[in-house]
Amino acid sequence: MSWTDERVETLKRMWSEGQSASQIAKELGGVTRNAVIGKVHRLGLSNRDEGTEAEATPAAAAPEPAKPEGKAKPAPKARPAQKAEPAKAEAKPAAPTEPEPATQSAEPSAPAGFSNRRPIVPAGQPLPPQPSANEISPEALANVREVEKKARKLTLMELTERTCKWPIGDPATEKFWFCGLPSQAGKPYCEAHVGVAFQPMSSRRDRRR
DNA sequence: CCCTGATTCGC
DNA sequence: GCGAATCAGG
Repeated sequence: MSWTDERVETLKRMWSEGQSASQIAKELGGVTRNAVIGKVHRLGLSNRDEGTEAEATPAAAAPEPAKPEGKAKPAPKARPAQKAEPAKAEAKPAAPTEPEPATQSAEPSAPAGFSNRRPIVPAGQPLPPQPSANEISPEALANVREVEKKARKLTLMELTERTCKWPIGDPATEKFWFCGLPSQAGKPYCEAHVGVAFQPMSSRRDRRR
């Protein structure tokens, strides 16, 4: 494989999007992450800083559902689909009336735009949380929204023990995928999603509404 | 162990 | 220019 204009373009785009060299290599195919890194350096764009490094922006916290981003991405690559987690979905009946929270420790909360009320959730075993996003700190929420733009948008079959299993979108529609960013240290989610999934009781104390 | 990018250096 | 091997880290 050689570095055609098109491939270089993809490289540049993904690199500036913050994708890792290995992810870019997989996308391109026919090259290793070393090749990608080497090329990145030769292109002199090792400095992955963009013009817009948005950080703490206390404003804007509108839970906008993850946008699919209408882009015609030519991806004729066939995904090998790695080992899939066995998934036996046992319909977990949602209490018709009111759920009885018998928990006193940290509880998982749900991503914005995650509609439940129906056991049609794919099959991720332990996954899907519930609650509402209004209990998540604005910071964490903003962070998550940012991260979800970079989501690898994996399908259930593509998840591994080391990919973030945070669901994004509505399972009832095609606009549904899993974050897929690298999860670390045995957790089921990436850092950002761990942040909103596991909250200390303290921060869950009644929030005004 | 999984992963990341950075560098070197024979090709 | 290219990228495998290696290094240095998380």
